[in-house]
Order: sequence, then structure tokens, then C-alpha cells
Amino acid sequence: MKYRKIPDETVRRMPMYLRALSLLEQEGQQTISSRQLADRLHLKPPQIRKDLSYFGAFGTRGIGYPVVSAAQQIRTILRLDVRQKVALIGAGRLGTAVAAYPGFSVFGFDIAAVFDKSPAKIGKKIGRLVIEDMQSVDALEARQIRLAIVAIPAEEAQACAERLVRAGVKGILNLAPCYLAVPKRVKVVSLDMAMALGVLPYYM
Amino acid sequence: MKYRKIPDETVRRMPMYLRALSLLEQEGQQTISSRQLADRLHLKPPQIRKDLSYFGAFGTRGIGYPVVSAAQQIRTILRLDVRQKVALIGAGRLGTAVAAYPGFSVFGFDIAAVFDKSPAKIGKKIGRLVIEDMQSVDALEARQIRLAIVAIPAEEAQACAERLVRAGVKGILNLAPCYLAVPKRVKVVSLDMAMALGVLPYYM
DNA sequence: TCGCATTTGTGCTCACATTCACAAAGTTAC
DNA sequence: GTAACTTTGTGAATGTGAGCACAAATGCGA
Ligand SMILES: NC(=O)c1ccc[n+]([C@@H]2O[C@H](COP(=O)([O-])OP(=O)(O)OC[C@H]3O[C@@H](n4cnc5c(N)ncnc54)[C@H](O)[C@@H]3O)[C@@H](O)[C@H]2O)c1
Ligand SMILES: NC(=O)c1ccc[n+]([C@@H]2O[C@H](COP(=O)([O-])OP(=O)(O)OC[C@H]3O[C@@H](n4cnc5c(N)ncnc54)[C@H](O)[C@@H]3O)[C@@H](O)[C@H]2O)c1
Repeated sequence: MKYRKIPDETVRRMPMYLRALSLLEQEGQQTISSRQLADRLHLKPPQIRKDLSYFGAFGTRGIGYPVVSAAQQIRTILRLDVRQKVALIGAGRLGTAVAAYPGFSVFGFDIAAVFDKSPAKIGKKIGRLVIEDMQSVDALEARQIRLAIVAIPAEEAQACAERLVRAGVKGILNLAPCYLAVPKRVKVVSLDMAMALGVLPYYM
Repeated sequence: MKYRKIPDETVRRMPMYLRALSLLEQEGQQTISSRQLADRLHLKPPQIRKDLSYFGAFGTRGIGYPVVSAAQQIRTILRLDVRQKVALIGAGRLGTAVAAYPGFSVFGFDIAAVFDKSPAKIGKKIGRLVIEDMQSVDALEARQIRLAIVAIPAEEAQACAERLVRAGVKGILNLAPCYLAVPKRVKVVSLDMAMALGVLPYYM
């Protein structure tokens, strides 16, 4: 396929494929067809084929996609083939849950530091990590941490994001219910649980 | 505007507008223009006007939208004008955080029950709620609970969703990293933190 | 009362995303 | 070796949503 800009939607689905392939890897399955994968993920087969083909042809006609090497390719594409360190900002109720969540490791993420502004929390341990003060955020670059999860109140989140950007952070997962204004070079993905819940009654 | 099917994307943005308007309500602002609102939410003004106009014209030309009545209209549209009870399934790390989260009340949600399968947790209190056993899920309809948040391991989530559907649940917020197959009449919205984080390195 | 400034509501166009349909390429069975 | 079958990769068609541009409506001041 001649070069085309990769659609954002395609990129968004890649981790989905990677998760499924990682699972199949564990199950020991050698190959999977776009149809089988589509059934699992509740997508249409051509969607999957087109998505994967943006990054080159790595399936075998008549057979499907080789599970292990396709997974590895997607890891490379998404830059998840190297372990990515992540800073967690906010050791409150949600932050504590996130810090203990093993689910990030499927994608090679490693919560490498936790920060909070509350003096009562600084120095306390959360799993194997010691909660650090917010000053220490400024040294993230030296520690090769370029990703952050923001789990502090919405009113504090914008200032925090700016501090993270100054500290060299390149990507932010925002769990606070607000928009974060950042330079274009920084990517923000926001998840808002209340908003997600908010649409459900409409469809009842 | 002649009748048109309301785009899913428009519905998805409505809670966003409602959150902003609720905030403005508190701040005591009387009216807001699409431009002002767009600046806050980082959208383009025509987007907001078009979205709102799907539900009828409720702005005033030359002025903007009346904050209080627009908020009330959106609440009615989204069926958030009546208090919605929500069941929480899973009182683990994430479930505990969710149970204590006050942010759902902006939209009129009320976590009305918490369930877990672990005998060690059943009967314990989590805030003002007592953790119930999974048997009790079957009685949700009688308690007028038609929404649920699923915060249990992915392997258990599908079976749980089926049980919820049998119990009359009409909408599910799924926090487990998996697809939930449910009848078409039931709406599922899934949030997957690891997947959201997974795209960030690609953009670095 | 009139003209100017403001802002909504919406038809239209364009961009993006999904899905179809089929040729190309490979496998399997005999 | 070949015929039947499977599945990929992709151009084209279709569907969906975003944004522009402008008419219509309203407010306000002179
Ligand atoms: N609890 C949930 O289930 C839940 C669900 C969805 C969204 N959220 C959002 O996640 C965020 C955190 O929620 P929570 O329930 O954990 O709140 P929390 O109050 O339990 O914890 C917030 C933590 O952030 C720390 N903090 C506050 N301001 C800070 C700052 N400027 N810098 C560093 N640390 C700071 C506080 O000391 C506290 O430890 C909020 O924005 C909330 O809306 C929470
Ligand atoms: N912890 C996080 O920050 C986080 C982040 C993103 C997603 N998640 C997802 O949320 C879900 C819960 O995560 P967690 O960290 O709270 O896990 P957890 O292990 O701390 O808690 C899970 C809870 O669910 C209960 N449970 C298990 N099976 C059940 C069943 N069939 N019916 C009822 N209850 C059941 C367990 O008793 C336990 O209390 C998981 O799917 C996880 O992947 C968690």
C-alpha cells in the first residue's frame, strides 16, 4: 500500500490488538486470522486487516497472522518494545489503586515513581515505591521518565500538567475530569469515568 | 433543523457540556456563548452549536445560552434529571476508589450498592455501604438499580455482565480490560487505562 | 426607530473512517 | 501438480462527523 497517514483511530486500536495477541501468545496459539481476531474484539475483519496493513504486510494469505511476530511488530510500532517508565501524580484513592495495578505491564509500562503534595503522604510507601514530594517532579528527565498519569483533583491538574511538561514529560494519561492545555508536542489522553457513565441513561 | 439521527459523538459530548454548565451555574454566570464554551472545552464553536441544536434551539441569538436552563435541558435529554442509582461490582482496589468517588454526583448518580464475591469482604462496610454477596445482584430490578460499574478481573467480567443483564441492568460502565458481549438493548461503555496509556509512546 | 454588533442555527462541503468486494497469494488434499 | 479452499491486502464505495460561511434573530445605543 502506498504511503498514507495513519489514522488516529487505527493507532488507538493497536493496543487492543497487542493485548489480544499477547493473550494468544500465552495460550500458545501460533497464528490467528483477521476473522477470529475480529470475533474476539467485536470488530469487522477488514478493519483489522486494513489497520495492520498500514504498518506493512505481516500476515500470510491462506493462514492469518503469526501471533508472536505480529505482537512483536506492534510493540515496535507503538514503542512498547522497550520498557517505559511512568510517573504517577497523586497518591489518593485512585492513585493508590493505579499504583498497585499490574495491568500496565502487559504493555511494558513500569510505574517508576509516585508523587503527592500532601506532607502526610510524602515518605510513606505504596507497594515498593516511596511517595515523593512535588519538587522531585522537576527531575523526571534525568530519571528517563517521559510519561505520567495524573490522578489529582481537577482544579490542580492544569498546573500539574504544565509542571510535567516543563520536566520533559511527553505523554500524559489524565484521570482528572478536565481538559489539559499542553503544547502540541505533548500528547494527552483523558479518561473521565463520570462522563462515560453520563451517557448510559440516554440509551436506556 | 429537520429531523436527523443524533450522532453518537454528539451524545458522547453532552455530559461534557453538562459538566461545564454545572460549573458555570455554581459560579453564578447567567449565559455563555458557544465561543466561550468552546474555549473552555477546547472545541470549535460550530461543533457546540450543532450538537445542542440537535435537541432543539435553546440559545438566544446575540447573547448565547442561558446557563441554568440549558443545563436543565441537557439533564432531561440525558435522563439525568432524576437521580440514577448505580451498582458497583467489585470492592477491590479500584472498586474502593470508585465507591468513595464524589464525582459521579455532578451527573446525579448515586452508588447505591456494592457487591463482591469474596467472603472476606462481604458484610464489611465501604463508606456508608455494606458490601453484599453476588446472589443479591439478582434482586437489582426490585431496588430500581439499572446501571452498574464493573470493577472485577477481566476473566470474571463476561459472566458478571450476563448476570447483570439478567437482573435487568440496562447500562454498564466496564472498567475491566475486555470486551463485554451483551444484548443490543444494553449499552456498554468501556474504559481501559492500560490501553489509553498504550498509545502515548507512539506519539512521543 | 434604525443601524450596528453579536451570536445562534443550519445547509453545504470536505475530511476522515469504515466496509465492501475482489485479485493475489498462499495452503491443503489427493 | 493441480484444483479447491482460505485468507490477506487494498482500491473503491459508502457512511459519518467536523467545520465553514452565512442568513436569521436578537440586543443595544443613539
Ligand atoms: N476515586 C475515583 O474513583 C476516581 C474516579 C474517576 C476520576 N477520579 C479523579 O481522579 C483524581 C483523584 O481522585 P481521588 O479519588 O484519588 O482523590 P483523592 O482526594 O483521594 O486524592 C487526591 C490526591 O492528590 C493529592 N494532590 C492534590 N493536589 C495535588 C497537587 N497539586 N500535586 C500533587 N498531589 C496533589 C492529594 O494529596 C491526594 O493524595 C480526581 O481528579 C478525581 O476526579 C477519581
Ligand atoms: N487498580 C487499578 O488501578 C485498575 C486500573 C484499570 C483497570 N483496572 C481493572 O479493574 C478491575 C479491578 O481491578 P482491581 O485493581 O480493583 O482488582 P482487585 O483484585 O484489587 O479487586 C478485584 C475485586 O473483585 C472481586 N471479584 C473477583 N471476581 C469477582 C466476581 N466474579 N464477582 C464479584 N466480585 C469479584 C474480588 O474479590 C476483589 O475484591 C480489573 O479488571 C482491572 O483490570 C484496575
